[in-house]
Amino acid sequence: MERKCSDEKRKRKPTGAAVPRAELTEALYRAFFAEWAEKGFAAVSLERVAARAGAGKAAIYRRWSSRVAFAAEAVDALGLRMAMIEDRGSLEADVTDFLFRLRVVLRHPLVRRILPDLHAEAARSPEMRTLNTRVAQQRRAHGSTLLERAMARGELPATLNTTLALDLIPAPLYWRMVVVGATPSRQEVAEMGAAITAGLRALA
Amino acid sequence: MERKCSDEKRKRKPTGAAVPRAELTEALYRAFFAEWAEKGFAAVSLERVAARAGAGKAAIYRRWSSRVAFAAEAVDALGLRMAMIEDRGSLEADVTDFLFRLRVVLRHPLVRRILPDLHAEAARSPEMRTLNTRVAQQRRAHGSTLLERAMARGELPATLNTTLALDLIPAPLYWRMVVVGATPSRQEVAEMGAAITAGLRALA
DNA sequence: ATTGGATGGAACGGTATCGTATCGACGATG
DNA sequence: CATCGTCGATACGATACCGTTCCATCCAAT
Repeated sequence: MERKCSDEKRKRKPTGAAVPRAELTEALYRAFFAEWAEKGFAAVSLERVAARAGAGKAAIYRRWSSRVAFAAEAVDALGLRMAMIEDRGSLEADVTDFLFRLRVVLRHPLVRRILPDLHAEAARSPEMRTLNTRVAQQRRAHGSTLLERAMARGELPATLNTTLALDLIPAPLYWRMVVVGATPSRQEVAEMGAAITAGLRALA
Repeated sequence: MERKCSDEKRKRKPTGAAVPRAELTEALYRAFFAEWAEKGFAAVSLERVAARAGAGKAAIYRRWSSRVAFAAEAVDALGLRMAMIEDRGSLEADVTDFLFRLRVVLRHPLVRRILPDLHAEAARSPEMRTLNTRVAQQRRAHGSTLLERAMARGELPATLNTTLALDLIPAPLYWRMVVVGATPSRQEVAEMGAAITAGLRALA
């Protein structure tokens, strides 16, 4: 969300001014995601993105140096910020609550198309790889607090393999929704939460 | 693996003959996967595929009508046939064995890049969607026999929610390897198998 | 009021891929 | 041995993007 070259220029020449319109930057982000979801990352045309945002191609090249730079800023501008989870009192309740929130995110058609594309692209280019790990770290944070609370409660031992535990929590729902392509009922999500909780306890 | 138009033509004119070379078809499949993994599905150029296979573009257009048709036949020619799993005597042993086999498949760099791309593309076009579900069904078969054996042993109740169970088994390893992008040690896979087994038992 | 910088829009030459058509060569069938 | 379809190769016109450049315009800070 920070502009690039323009800031430096303004520091050097604080006289006359004209700042990149933030709303346009935002519109470009949205158009980029829409194109990404529609055609796939590799097939995103910056010309179409600009047209979709009602802008000229120049507006893009003025802000970012490459497609990857564009994608990077777009992704962490979106942030994917799920609200932090409140304490539900028990590990199973916390896990189930987390799954419900993840279900909301994965129901979004843009997310369902962009996330797997991001993973595939992460295996191709190093830049997308770092971008993917940044998104992953944001995710891990939520799971971590969840586990720490359980350990504080004594529901899980402090010797827990947290890496493995963090895989266990979101994976089944992601598999169901992204890989299989189906949205489970709320009842099924609850059952899933119970099973995952049992798996976590067995990890000790 | 069956040719398309040529068969019909041969039925009409059974005189002189010349059959599409099967080895070339195979080479085209391989080249297609290589390009797919390298550039992403949307960016696959049939020209490069042909060149990579040491063939002319005509050889492709002679066999398939569209890129999707090509992809479809390529995928189920590959088959992704993991050998069926032998009975290891217990549910946990069976699950762990399954995970080890899945780990072998997911270690393959081509698979790691193509699978998520396939899922993303499945959310975009109906043709790729049916292709994805076909691959999924092949997968489900293995998991199903695994569960049935456990139910026969009495380790799992017959009332088990198999759909949920089939999500639970491969998901954590897939998440770790494809989404996170890391390969777990054999020790970790074993722990994962134990946790999943506990989760399955809790699904009753 | 002037000035500087960003804006939308349009054009540029260059490259890549598309899908089709055509060629001579090869080889298996009959 | 004659035939006929596939083979690799090449050329074709048509699109689509690329990344850059120039323009007239508009806005905000001097």
